[in-house]
Amino acid sequence: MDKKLNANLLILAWFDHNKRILPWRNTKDPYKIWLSEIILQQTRVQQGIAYYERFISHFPILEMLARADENQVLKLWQGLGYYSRARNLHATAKYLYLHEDSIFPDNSQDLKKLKGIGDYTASAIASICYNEVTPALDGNMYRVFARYFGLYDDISEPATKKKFFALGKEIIDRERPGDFNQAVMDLGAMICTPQNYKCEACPLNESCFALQKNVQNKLPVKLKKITIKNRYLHFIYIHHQHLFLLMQRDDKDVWAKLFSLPKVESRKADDVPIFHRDYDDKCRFLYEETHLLSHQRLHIKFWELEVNEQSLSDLKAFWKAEIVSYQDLERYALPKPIEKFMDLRIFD
DNA sequence: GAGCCGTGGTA
DNA sequence: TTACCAAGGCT
Repeated sequence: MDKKLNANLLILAWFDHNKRILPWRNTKDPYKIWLSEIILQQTRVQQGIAYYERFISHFPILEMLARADENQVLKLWQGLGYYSRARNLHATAKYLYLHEDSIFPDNSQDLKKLKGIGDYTASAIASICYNEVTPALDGNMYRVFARYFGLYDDISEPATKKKFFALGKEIIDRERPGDFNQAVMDLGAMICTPQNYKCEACPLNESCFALQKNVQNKLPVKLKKITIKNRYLHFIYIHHQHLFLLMQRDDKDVWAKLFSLPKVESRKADDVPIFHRDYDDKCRFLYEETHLLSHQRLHIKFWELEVNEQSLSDLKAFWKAEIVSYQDLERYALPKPIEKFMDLRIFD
């Protein structure tokens, strides 16, 4: 039997008996499928489930998400990372509500025009909700195909994406494209994992190139390495009793539009930060930590400055910040290091 | 199109 | 400790 047709049948048969039970698995509601796919971009299922439940609970239908405040959406997204996903999610909800009568496009080509929906997500939604025969090419599909067929193409190359997509189009089940896409993802997440792959339990283990040659750990090939840049950030907790300054971050840096403490950045690790020359001798160093992003290593120092009411007001104007109390934080999305810092502050 | 955008799990 | 990378997309 043709190896590609064989793979299709084996993967689907395996899926029918081994698929994961997930909150978005028993619906074809494009709103719910869309939400789940955005949440799961570059995110593990285990981490995404709680966020999915929370969003559905707050916004059962698209209209409610569309009418929400962006800061509320960001707050619900807090801790999940890649916050542009939340901003695009909200923008797309508003667009569909205001201009498309809350109706999603029913094909991948038009879905791709929406903010936050790229090739993968468009195919996932279209195949699951509308039975469009289009492969959802994600990290799992790259890995399963590369290993099963013995493809050594560098998956960070755009040309490889075209090749794998074309291959996926040949293999995908014509009758059950959505199930096929999800089957490959389950296989990649449960069996054909990057490490500790469980080939003995794999439905493809009688004809897998990587298993036969014992090169599972060589595939897929990914050559590009990301470079990590060091940054030295100083955050200052400027407060009068339990009132303190908080400010929204701009959209040209990490954690865009999230809320944070007044910040100064320095060139080197041991540079003394200059927050405000009238107050710098009163700033007290609290602690430091290293926070890792996908592409930056942030060396963060936290400082404290206790001031009177008038100074707090002056410094609020200086930083263009807001004066808030701890209870107000339920309305503001915070980056993880700031969230941790505020959790420590409450025990003052 | 290469670089950027988070957090957490794992080895 | 470091590196990889997870249901990618945007600029």
